[in-house]
Formats: sequence, C-alpha cells, structure tokens
Amino acid sequence: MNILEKITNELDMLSKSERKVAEVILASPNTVIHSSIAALAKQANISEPTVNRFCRRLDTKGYPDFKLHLAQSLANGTPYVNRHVDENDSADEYTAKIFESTMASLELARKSLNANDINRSVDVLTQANKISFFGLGASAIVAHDAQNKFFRFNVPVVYFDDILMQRMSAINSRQGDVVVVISHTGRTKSLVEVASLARENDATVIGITSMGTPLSKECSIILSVDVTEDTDLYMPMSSRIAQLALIDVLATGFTLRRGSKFRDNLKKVKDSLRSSRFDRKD
Amino acid sequence: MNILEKITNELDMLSKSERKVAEVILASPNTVIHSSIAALAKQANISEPTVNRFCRRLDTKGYPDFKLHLAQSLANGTPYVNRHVDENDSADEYTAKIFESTMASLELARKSLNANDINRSVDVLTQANKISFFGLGASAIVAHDAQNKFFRFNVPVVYFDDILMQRMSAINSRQGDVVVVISHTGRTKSLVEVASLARENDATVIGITSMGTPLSKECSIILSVDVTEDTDLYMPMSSRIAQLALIDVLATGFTLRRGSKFRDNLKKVKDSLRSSRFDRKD
DNA sequence: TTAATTAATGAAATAAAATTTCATTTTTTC
DNA sequence: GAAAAAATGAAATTTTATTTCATTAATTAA
Repeated sequence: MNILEKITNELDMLSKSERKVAEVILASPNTVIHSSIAALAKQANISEPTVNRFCRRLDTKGYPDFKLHLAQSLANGTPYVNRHVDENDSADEYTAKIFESTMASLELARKSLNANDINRSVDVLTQANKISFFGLGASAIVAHDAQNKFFRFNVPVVYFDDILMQRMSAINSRQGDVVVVISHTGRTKSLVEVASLARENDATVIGITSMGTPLSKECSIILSVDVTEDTDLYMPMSSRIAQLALIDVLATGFTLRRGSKFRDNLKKVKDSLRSSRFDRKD
Repeated sequence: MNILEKITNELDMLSKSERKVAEVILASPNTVIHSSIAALAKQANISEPTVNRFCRRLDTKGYPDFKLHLAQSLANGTPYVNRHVDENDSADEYTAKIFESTMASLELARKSLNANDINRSVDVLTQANKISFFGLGASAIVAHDAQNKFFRFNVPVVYFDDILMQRMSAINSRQGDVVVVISHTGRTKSLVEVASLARENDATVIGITSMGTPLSKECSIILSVDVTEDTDLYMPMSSRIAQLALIDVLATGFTLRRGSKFRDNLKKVKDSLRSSRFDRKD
C-alpha cells in the first residue's frame, strides 16, 4: 500500500500537530526520506515525539520504519498507472504513456494468473504428443510467437490463424494432444467452436483468455490474463503483450521441467543460427 | 540505479569481509531493510564499521541511506533486472521473475528511445505510399503484429517473414515507400541486405534494432530498442515485447497525426468484427 | 459555564543506532 | 622476509530515535 495515499486518507483522523507533520511530508516527500526526525519536527514546528506518534498512527514501527515505507512509495516505477493518450500529446508524452500502461497491464496480468494453473499447463504441455496454438487477429501473433518458441523444443507444434485450418486441426486432434486457444475477449465464435471441437475429440484445451467468457467454459485449463485494455484507439495493445509474457512463462516452465540436458539442446538451436548472422566485433 | 544490481556488479571490487556483507544482503534483502547495522554485522560475522564501509563503497552516505536505496530497489514494481530464473524455481517464482524482467526491459527500452526519431518515423509513415514490415524469427511476430495494426488504418501495408519475398519486395520498392526492418541483434545478414536494397531503390528504411549494429548502418531512421536480453534460456523474450510496445507507439502516433475523423474509422473497423463475436451480457 | 476528564503535546531523560577514531591484524609489494 | 599498505574490529563518540512524564489544550457532563 502506498503510504502517501494512506496519509491523505487518514488526514482526518490525525490531531492538529500530526496534521502539520503530514502536510510537510506530502509537500516534499523526497526531502523527508533524507531528513532526521529532528529535522522534520523542526520543519513542521512540532516536537520530535509528535513525529514519532504520527508514524505509529500509520501502522509503522517508528520513524525509520516510516521512512522505509515512504522511500518505497517513492521508488521509481511504482506508479505504473494507466494513463490515457491525449489528442495533443507530444511524441515524448504518448511514448511514455504507452510504455507505462503496458507495464501497468503486465503487473495486473501477473496478479490475475494462478500458479497452480500454470503448473498444470506445463505438466500437460510437457506430456503432449502434439501442441497446437490457435488465435485470430492480434491473438494470432501470440499463437505465432508460441509456435516459434515451442518449435525450438523439438516437439510437434503447429499454429494456425485460419479458421478452417483451425477447425480441421481440432477435429483431427485426439487424446494426448494439447490445444491452446488464445483470445482476449473470449467471445470469438469460431474460436469457441474450435475449443469445443477439440474437447469433443479428447484433446486437452488450455485457454488464454479472461475468466467467465464463453471460451473459458470450453477449456480444460484457463489461464486468465486480465488486463484493462485501453480501447480508446480500438486496437488490442496491452492484452497481447501480457499474453506473450505468459507464453514466455509457459516456455520457461517447459524448459525447467525438462531439465538441464534439454537446455543444452536449446543452445545448439541458437548456435545453428550463427552462420546467418554477422559476427560481433566485441 | 538498482542497488542490488550494483552490489552484484561491484562484488569483485569488495574486500573479503565486505563481500560477506554483500552476500548476506543479496541472500535476503527483504530482511536487511528491517535490520540494524549491528544485526547485519552479526549476521555476516563481521564488525559494524565494515558494514558502514561497505555502504560508502556503494556511494551511499551510510547505513541508513543504504537501507533507503535498498528499500527502493525492493519496492513493488521497481525493475529488478537481475532476477534470473533458477533451476528450482516454483511456478509462482518463475512467473514473477519473467513478468518483472519484462517490465524492467520495457523501462529500459523506453529510455533508449528518442522522441525525435519517433516523430520523424510517424511523419514518414503517415506520408508513405506503401508500408512494408520485415522481420525473421521472433521479429517476424513483431512485423506480423505491425501489419495487423496498420492494416486497420486502411493504408497499403504488407509483412513478410520469408527471405525471398522480402528481397523481391525490397527490390520493387520506390521513393515514397517505407520499409520497416526489425531485428533485435541487427546482425541477420539477409535482413541487412534487404535494408540495403530498399535504400538503393529510394525507399525510406526505418530500423527497429540496437544502435551500432550492421543493420543500423543501412537505415534512414533508427529506432533503438535496447534491452538486456536474458539469454539464459536462449530464446528472445524481452526484446520482442519492447519492439511490440514500440509498434503501439508508432501506431498511436499515426492515429494522432491523422486526427479525430480518422479515429472514427478505426471504430468502424472494430465494429465490423462484432458479428463474429458472442454478445457481452453485461 | 465550569469542573472533571480525556487527549494532545513537548522537555528532558534514556535508549538505540550509527559513525569515528585508532590500534591491531592481514595482505601485498619490493 | 621486511616495509608499506590495506583491511578490520574494539571502544569511544556522536547522532538519532524513543520513552517518560509533566503540562497544556480540548472535550464532556453536570
């Protein structure tokens, strides 16, 4: 919890002198984290014990502990907030806003993920005979990326962003196959059908989507990636990035499960690309 | 600057006793921020002045100041790049690490971007007769995503992840065309050639890559996305996500430049998808 | 309104924590 | 292997934070 917000919220509960302390802190928190209790007391024109009592009222152990909390609230990166792009923003401004809201979304997405479900997904993926990744539109990119990653693991993996190919593939799936369906909204009709078809054919269906959507009802495992998509510009932005991070998590889980020998193989795959690249000078 | 990284980096410069302090801190930084200098000294089996000297060597004023820096590095949301996935990490742990390093990379990438270059790129893109996005491997996904976005703008846009198609397309390019080449390493031979070909044919070449790479030398505009790619697992992870965020920035810049009427069109594109989706109940 | 009660406040004392000084030990250099 | 330099910790000192307790201000009940 951000202590600056807490101070603001509890301003009413404070005594007159304590409020003086609060005001000094709110006015220049960055100075306060480098001040001693005596300096702050002087600044607020009150005594040192009052500062101490103020700190305790905010559920900290004392002044040094309070400063710690304050420092953390002030740490850079903490306010990863969703700031909306404005008509008149300069390149600098909209760049900052987009990066920040992307980071905020990743933070949110991480919180919505369930470690247990990730574990189960990794289980299922490592034991799969065949893995298919399906997505449409922006989610097609995520499926594409997943294929690129899992292909390196030397397991049978396919990706389709074509409705008919997805259907045919789903119909041909069988027990032991894993189908990963990706959709932010979870409402794309054809994808919901594909998930349903795959299940009917005994494949395990992992859904990368939000909770409570039509798609989620057709899945064996739901990996819920909740982000507040900024729809101002009518384009999927944060959602697909959070989904990609999740693909990284699954791929990482896969390699960890497979052990260290397996990771040596990955190195070989990477090394095989060397001749296609210019050498590094350093 | 993250103090934990700094400790890791300067581990070699430290004396034997100071290194003991460093190890205790790195092992459980969250405990240390609540410890007194005496407690930490005892924990590390060294004397209090040694802790003090350790703090000064890290350019902090003393122990309390050091704790402040440490607390900030540990604050929620603060990028902590150096957390590599470990062999024995639980799903919970590696998920957190991957999301955190992804956020850290975005932070880094944002800093490496130059608003002026973004502005110029948006200029060029809005005036282009034709836009092509080229990438290979993980960067192909980024090109794919860019096509998906720019396609909505109703401008002629293509994407190729096939070397021959890229070459043919580059050779056929002309003045007024914009070619966006995407490569994290900037060393992929065929892509460097493609960039060169496009330039010879008077197209404007925008490079999404790092500074000082062979590819960057062939570009009219370089959008440098520097991230410290975690290559432990030999897979591109953070780099492509930073590149995607940059695509979002360019797409956003594009829509802002085109004005509000244009954004109404985007809404229509989105609405056209409605019939393919299940209705929202809410 | 006023006396009684309760809460708030700060001066001074105490306690805790951090830093400095300096002698001793260890390491390095020649 | 001796001299010089660097590292280290014990003890003293200084700084900082906390507690105690007397005083003052605010609130309540008659």
